[in-house]
Amino acid sequence: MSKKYNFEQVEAKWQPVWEAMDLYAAGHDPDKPDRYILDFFPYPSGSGLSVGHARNYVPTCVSARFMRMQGYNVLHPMGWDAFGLPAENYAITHNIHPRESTRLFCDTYRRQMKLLECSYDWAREINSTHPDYYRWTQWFFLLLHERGLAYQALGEQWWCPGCQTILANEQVENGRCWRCDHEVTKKALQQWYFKITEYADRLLADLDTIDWPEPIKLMQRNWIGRSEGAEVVFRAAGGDEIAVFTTRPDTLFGVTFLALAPEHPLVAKLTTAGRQTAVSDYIAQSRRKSDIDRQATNQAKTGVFTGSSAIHPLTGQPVPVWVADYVLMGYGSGAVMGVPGHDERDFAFARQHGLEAIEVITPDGRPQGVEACFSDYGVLINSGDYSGMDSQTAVSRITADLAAQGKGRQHVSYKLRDWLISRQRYWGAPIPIVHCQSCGAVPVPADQLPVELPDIDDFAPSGNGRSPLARAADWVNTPCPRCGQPAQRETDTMDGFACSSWYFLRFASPRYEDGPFDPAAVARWLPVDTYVGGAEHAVMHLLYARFWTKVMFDAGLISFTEPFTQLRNQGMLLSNVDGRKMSKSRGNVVTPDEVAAQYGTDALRGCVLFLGPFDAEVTWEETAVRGVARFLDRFWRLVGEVAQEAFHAKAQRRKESKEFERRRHELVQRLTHDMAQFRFNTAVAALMEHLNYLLAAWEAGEGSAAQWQEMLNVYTRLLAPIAPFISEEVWQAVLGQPGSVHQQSWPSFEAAKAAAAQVTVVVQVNGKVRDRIVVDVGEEEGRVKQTAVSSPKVQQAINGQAIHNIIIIPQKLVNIVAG
RNA sequence: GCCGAAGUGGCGGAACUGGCAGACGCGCACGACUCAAAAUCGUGUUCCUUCGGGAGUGUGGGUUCGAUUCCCACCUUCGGCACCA
Repeated sequence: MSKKYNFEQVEAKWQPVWEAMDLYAAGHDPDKPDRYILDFFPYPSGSGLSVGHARNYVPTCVSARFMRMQGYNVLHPMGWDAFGLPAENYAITHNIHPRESTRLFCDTYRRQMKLLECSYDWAREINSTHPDYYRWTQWFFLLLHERGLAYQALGEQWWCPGCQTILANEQVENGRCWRCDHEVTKKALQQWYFKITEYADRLLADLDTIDWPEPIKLMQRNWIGRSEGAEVVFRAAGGDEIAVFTTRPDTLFGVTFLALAPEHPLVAKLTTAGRQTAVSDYIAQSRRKSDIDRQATNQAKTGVFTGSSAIHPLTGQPVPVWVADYVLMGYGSGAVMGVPGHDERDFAFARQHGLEAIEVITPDGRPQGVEACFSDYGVLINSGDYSGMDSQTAVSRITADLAAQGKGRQHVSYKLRDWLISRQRYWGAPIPIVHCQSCGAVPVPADQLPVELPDIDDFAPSGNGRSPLARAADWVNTPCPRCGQPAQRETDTMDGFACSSWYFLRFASPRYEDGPFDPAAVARWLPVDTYVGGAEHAVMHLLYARFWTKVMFDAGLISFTEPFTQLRNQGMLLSNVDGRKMSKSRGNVVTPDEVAAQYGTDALRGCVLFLGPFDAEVTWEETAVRGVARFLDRFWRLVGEVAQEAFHAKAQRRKESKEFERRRHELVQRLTHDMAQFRFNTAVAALMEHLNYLLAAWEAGEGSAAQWQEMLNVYTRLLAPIAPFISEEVWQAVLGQPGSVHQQSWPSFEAAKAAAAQVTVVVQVNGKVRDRIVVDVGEEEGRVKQTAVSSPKVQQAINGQAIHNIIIIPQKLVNIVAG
């Protein structure tokens, strides 16, 4: 056996052996519990994987290996979320079909993941762009449609008359097209939506049932944005009812104006003849603002008076009705009651336009004046019969009284909007709908799925706001599935997030043909036990997947309501060059290929684990790989020496050691704990620390031959999930053990045997460490105190002062309070 | 602006429920091996010090026998949301 660890040789030796054994195939032993550990499936880009990706995939691989050794059947699959705009843009600029570029990118990703020896069950690989897959994405569209959860509505999008195309929000600068500087307009398009808002309350409530990082749950809660309040009705002169939503009905007597969103349907009706020009000018002006401008919170609060007023439901006084674009049409009812005294925005608006403010809430019921806005709860004044009430009481009283008079009701509003899924793009799953003159939007029957993407040559935008698919006339024109008359296919494709809203189910039975999944396989593996990915999907993928899961549950397809029982976010890996995320365009990418070529796969794996805590953002450091590589070399050398000596039977002279045994139990205990907790950095540190101990113990002649044999056997198994190659080589070639180390059981420990018989106890005087004493674990407290007090160093520190108290923490510390 | 996370040696980071701050690794210094270098091995490495000690986990307070850990205020960095009535 060679002195130096030769990773190239060892990797080349075991890789094909494992592949031939199908080592990572999901287990099917009926006597073992099942475990599903899943990575967010990636969008394969042309850049390939960086070491940053390794930080995502190596920890889950280690965890999967750990679970296998702990006696679980483990499902750990991988696939590709490959529909999307980048592939389409790449196709346009490189003149290559996205199907082809996607294939190439996936090949690269797969090769690199194999290089990292990620223990995926490759037989279950899926690809969201294959008709076999998106057939079922379309099937789910039909399911949602059938259940009234998919609907069409007119939506507004930015439109550049110069370029004849739809623009993304980010492509509109100061109301002009970023390319041709043409003034943009808005174009109303018929778009498909999924009714996620219908699930808002369940999406909110069920967060309490899942083991996810709190920050992610909080982001979802904020995104859903549930607010309890009241709808209050103001009656306009012509009889029209203006409903406003407020969370503060207690401030109702402070209303001095109403404000409608520019898009509010009543604006035109309420605008008087004399105000016509001013109002339409204002609406045109605010339509031109980009969402970004319109949402800037520090800008002036603009608006115009409609000329109309409405009657206050409680005071009967007229209140002027304004149009203001700080009011959003998409939230509440698109109209607000203006309470300048108690709402910051209304305060700013009133000040700008010379509107009055009435003080109706003060901290203690004594008037303070309305020079500033007071938006906290308090005590009501100037509020008729409600004066003197505290805010909380007034909120429910006023709401109830309004309801009794038919002028309002309790109401809950959400920030969450329905999910717009139409994309005017080629590279996506076609929406399975046929538009028929007489039958309307007709779903394609399930047995006619998939609606396959037609082959076209030109993926560039059409210029008429329609998908490039619209140009594939042969494909577009099709008989109506209902009446057989000539009809046209829907030409929009689905948002890529539709594909990722159910893929975790597909892995349970990836080749199943009679449905999106085999119910038995899903019942066995799902929900996902551990789901791992970046925090950037907190309110997109993770919300959509939860939504679809609940829909499937309601449809009786599955028996669980949450798809991911446990979620963990891995931290980002930043470049050491510029401290930013690695990306090809910044030229700061370090590839796993180059690192593995220089230091080996095991060292690379160990390094990304050791660099920092699993969930913390860390900076790449090549020196860290060297540290891990050295550790592996030292392990190799020690094992070599021990094996050689055993061969020469010299080991018989070594002496048995209790401490040696104890530390073995302690190590197994630490590793077991760290692995289960995703604390891989300290797991690696514990192995390093223990190796340092072993090297010293070997030199000192500590540990009998049998103890060393057992120690190396255990240590190699503990190392196996982290460094699969070196541990396999040691296990089989050096230790001569039968079978793969990766099919062995995880070592066990006894907590009692991991505990030391004697411990060092710190002796403090007034909280400062003055001495350390060694005592037996079971030592009686009085004697420990006595030993502590009698220490010369302690006596010196006490310096003759009276002892007031002695605090003793068993096996840890004695603190003598003197003075 | 609002919400959230985090601030520990020269660096990345340890410290389970309040109990030895700095594990482990990097880097650096010195030594061994070598003609020499690399690699490897060994020793040391928070700062200050009059060598007795003293200070120290972003800053300032507080609770406690005892605080990196708990509480209050503030500063900095990062992430999310951004007129949500």
